[in-house]
Amino acid sequence: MLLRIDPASSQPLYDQIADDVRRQASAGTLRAGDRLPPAREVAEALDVNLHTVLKAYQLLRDEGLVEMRRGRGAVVSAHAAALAALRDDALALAARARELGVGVEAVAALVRAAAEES
Amino acid sequence: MLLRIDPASSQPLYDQIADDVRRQASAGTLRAGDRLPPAREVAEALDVNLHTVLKAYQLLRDEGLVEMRRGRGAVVSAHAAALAALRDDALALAARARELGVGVEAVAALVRAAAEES
DNA sequence: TGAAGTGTTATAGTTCATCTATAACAACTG
DNA sequence: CAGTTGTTATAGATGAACTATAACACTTCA
Repeated sequence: MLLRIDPASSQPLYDQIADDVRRQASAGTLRAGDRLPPAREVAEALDVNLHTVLKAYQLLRDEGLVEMRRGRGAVVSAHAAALAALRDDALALAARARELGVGVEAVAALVRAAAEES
Repeated sequence: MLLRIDPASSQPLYDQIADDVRRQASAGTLRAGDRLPPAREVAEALDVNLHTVLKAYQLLRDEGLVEMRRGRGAVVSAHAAALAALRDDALALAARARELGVGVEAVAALVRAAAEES
């Protein structure tokens, strides 16, 4: 499993890692039952601290995307299917936003606002 | 014009202010030609520093939603219509996410990822 | 023309999230 | 039992966010 981060980004590293996992879950690259690589392994591969990776994993656990246990690791839950179900709509919205010249930040903010509104 | 922020939120204050303006533009409450309240006024109303408000305004300027000039203030640009055009799609996506039990953070991240993918 | 209102820039300091480093601990696997 | 993994604890460094104050430049309007 390949994870990428951009150390120069203003987005926190743990958010970038969590985003990457969400992305792969929505794309179907990661499915229920799949195991995330051990945090220590990811930390070394990305040249990042263990805690940074664990914080990302814990975010994903808090939102139900993965289940974690000592000794066993982090396993993708059935919740991944829900993300996959949203993929097409998210892509459509993003494409429409691009046509209209609306930037990433703005459209993400729009969805955040819509989520709180509904 | 009413702006709201949550000082306890982990989201930066300037992001909250910018989000609020984007929200009102997408809802049609703010339209092209409308003027944002003076930054000093907003700062006092929200009990926040002038610079914090200006940073929000400058974010909005960078994405083309408002135009700013000394002495004149910040005026909403024609770009507001683009946000309004996305509103229904954003609401639909948010509603669908809610049905599926997908949290705000996750769906926003999904859209971010989709925007970079397309 | 001058006064008031506005964004812009500059400087400096405080606070807190982020990230790192190290270590020990607890649960699971084989 | 030994190895793997997440969990917890402690401590420190760095930088973004926020504040405070002040001066500056452009616009508007009386």
